[in-house]
Amino acid sequence: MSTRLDTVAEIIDNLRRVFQVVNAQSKKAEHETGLTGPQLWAIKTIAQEAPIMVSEIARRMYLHPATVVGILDRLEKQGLVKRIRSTEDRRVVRVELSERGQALVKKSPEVAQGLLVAGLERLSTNKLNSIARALDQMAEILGAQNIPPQLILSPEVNKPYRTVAGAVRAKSAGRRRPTKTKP
Amino acid sequence: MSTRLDTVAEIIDNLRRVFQVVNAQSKKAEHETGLTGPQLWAIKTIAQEAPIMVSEIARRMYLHPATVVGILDRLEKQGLVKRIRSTEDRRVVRVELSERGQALVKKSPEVAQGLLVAGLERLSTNKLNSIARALDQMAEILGAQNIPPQLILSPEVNKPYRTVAGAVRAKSAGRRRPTKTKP
DNA sequence: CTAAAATAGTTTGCATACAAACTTTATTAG
DNA sequence: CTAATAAAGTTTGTATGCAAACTATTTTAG
Repeated sequence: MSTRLDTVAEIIDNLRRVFQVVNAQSKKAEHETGLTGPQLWAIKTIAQEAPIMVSEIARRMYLHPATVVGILDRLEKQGLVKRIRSTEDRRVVRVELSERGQALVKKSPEVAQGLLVAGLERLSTNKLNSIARALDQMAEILGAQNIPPQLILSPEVNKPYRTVAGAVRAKSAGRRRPTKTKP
Repeated sequence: MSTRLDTVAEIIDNLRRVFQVVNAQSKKAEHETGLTGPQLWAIKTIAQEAPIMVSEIARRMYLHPATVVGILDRLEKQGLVKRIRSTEDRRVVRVELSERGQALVKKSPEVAQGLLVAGLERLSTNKLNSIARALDQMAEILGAQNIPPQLILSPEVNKPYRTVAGAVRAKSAGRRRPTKTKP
């Protein structure tokens, strides 16, 4: 029948492979710096925008705030970041790097994408562009279909703790995780 | 400097977005069937090849055996799969679906990729092909550089518990996880 | 044939990741 | 101004995911 379907399957397959490898590579490579991929990514995000709100970190990393809290806990325990409760709006917590954190961010390699980045940089401009266009398109597909584009790209997100996926939900309206123990 | 670097950054960025969305979508969509993405994927893998060894499931899902054990534990607790210790080679465990599992697999939707697949199928053949080529290339970059291609594509994998990432290691030779606190 | 090595699966410990519920603080409605 | 909402962050519970260590079984080497 349709080679088109096969092509789609191939794309999904390769996407999975890329997922796996980047993931594993990230896990490994960053472990060598003493930090995990997400931790390093968080550190870099903070370095760029400090002092930065927790929710802003979550937004920039496309993560749930609860996840960011965990990552910050561990970074703080290692003395790499500081949390500062805002006096203006006491709900807000501003995060910044400690000196150790700053030092670390300076000497931390480009990690995470390492392999892929290096490989991509080796390609011809033409191939590079076509890959960029392809991924653009995939992002667009995922963003334009069921998901409000802002959910991924723009600042006014993360309001109801619904995450990117929350939007996809909509049609399901099913109760999730009915609470194990106590009220 | 080079717009090339920007292009690479854009690719990485979009890749992350795709990761996130597919991940989230998978998490949600499959939750609607009562099972998580990995669980559903495992069930389908088992359905295709039952009775199947645990290590074979791991290989097909590109996961670590330990991860598969966890998934199987939960599926078994729900009465969807059965584990049968082989009498020939008593190290081996063969996994198959229970009747409930088989029933479930029949009515479970094509899940997991849903959104992306649907979006891709809507594209012109040309665009589809160029996306396929792009991902091919990325997979190749990741596979051809530091990783033996078989590690991802061929059957004779997963022998030493090295996983996809293990191969990347090789050149690093560093101790991993030296038990918590370190210099 | 027995000691050593290899395999299959599991267990343990930790780091993500998210949803739901909760706390504290600010905003808004009436 | 007070009651109701909303917002920011956190806590709790569960599910992935991996590495290292471990158990039980084969295989292999000497």
